[in-house]
Amino acid sequence: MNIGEASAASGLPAKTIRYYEEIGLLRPARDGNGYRSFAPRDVHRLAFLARARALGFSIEECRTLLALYEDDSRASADVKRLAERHLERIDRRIAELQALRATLAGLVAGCAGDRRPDCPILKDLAEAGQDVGPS
Amino acid sequence: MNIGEASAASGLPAKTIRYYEEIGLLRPARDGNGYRSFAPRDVHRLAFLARARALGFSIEECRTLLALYEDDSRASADVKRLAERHLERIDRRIAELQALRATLAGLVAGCAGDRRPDCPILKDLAEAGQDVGPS
DNA sequence: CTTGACCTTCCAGCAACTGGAAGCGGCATA
DNA sequence: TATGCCGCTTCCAGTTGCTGGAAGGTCAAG
Repeated sequence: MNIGEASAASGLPAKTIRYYEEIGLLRPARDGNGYRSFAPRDVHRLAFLARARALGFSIEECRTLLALYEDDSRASADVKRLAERHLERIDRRIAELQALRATLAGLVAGCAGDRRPDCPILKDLAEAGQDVGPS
Repeated sequence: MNIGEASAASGLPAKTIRYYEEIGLLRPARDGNGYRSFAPRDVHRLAFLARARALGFSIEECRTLLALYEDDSRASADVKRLAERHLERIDRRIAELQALRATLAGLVAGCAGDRRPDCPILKDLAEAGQDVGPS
């Protein structure tokens, strides 16, 4: 199975697959012509990575998850801990974005949006003394 | 006013201020010794930028906002349009994160988190056929 | 005169790819 | 056999918005 097929099967762009190899997330064999040759196991790894990335895990977390996945003597507690920390990050990020959203929505609501120059949005940007919370 | 004072006054790291100058967001004068010399107007610009960045506007959007701010004949509609587009981006991002959060929370809840290897989180990563929505 | 806190420039690196150039491999067609 | 085209290869550069660090100049205090 060459990279094009592996790409179609995993949903990852060929460029991304080459990048993942470069950073050591997988090591596909090579054919005589130098083409990468993906075994089912490699494609499975790629699909695993695609899914973990889609859930927002970082590359390094994906590396750890993959190692845990392939370690039959893993403890599910290790996986859970990783996922919980990620969940907390997501929650913090959502809270930050909701705070931004609230501030911004208030400013937008107050802006006439016409041809005159008066604009509470610019006024706020220019004059606000405090920030909108941790970023 | 040198860069250290401008940094303290605006809340932006000196490194960031130098970077903003490099990409043309401001052009502080120079003293005879080569040190940057920040006029009140420059510090004001920096504070404006800090606030706009904290609200999540991109550097290019900040450049536009700054130009609008300093253009007395601006139309508030232009500012509002920019802010509304940003608001939509934030909303999309929040929705994405909430979808992730829901999926991940479900997986975490199902994981025993003990010393045994069985783990629904890894199982999902390995087997899920569909993704979690647009990213 | 030295110390230490500033300041300067420039180069490298972060995350996680993405785009593009230059050049093979392999198959079909003229 | 020549030609075309697609897919594969590597390598380099760029993205966003900084951040760290090296090497060195400046300035006020002791």
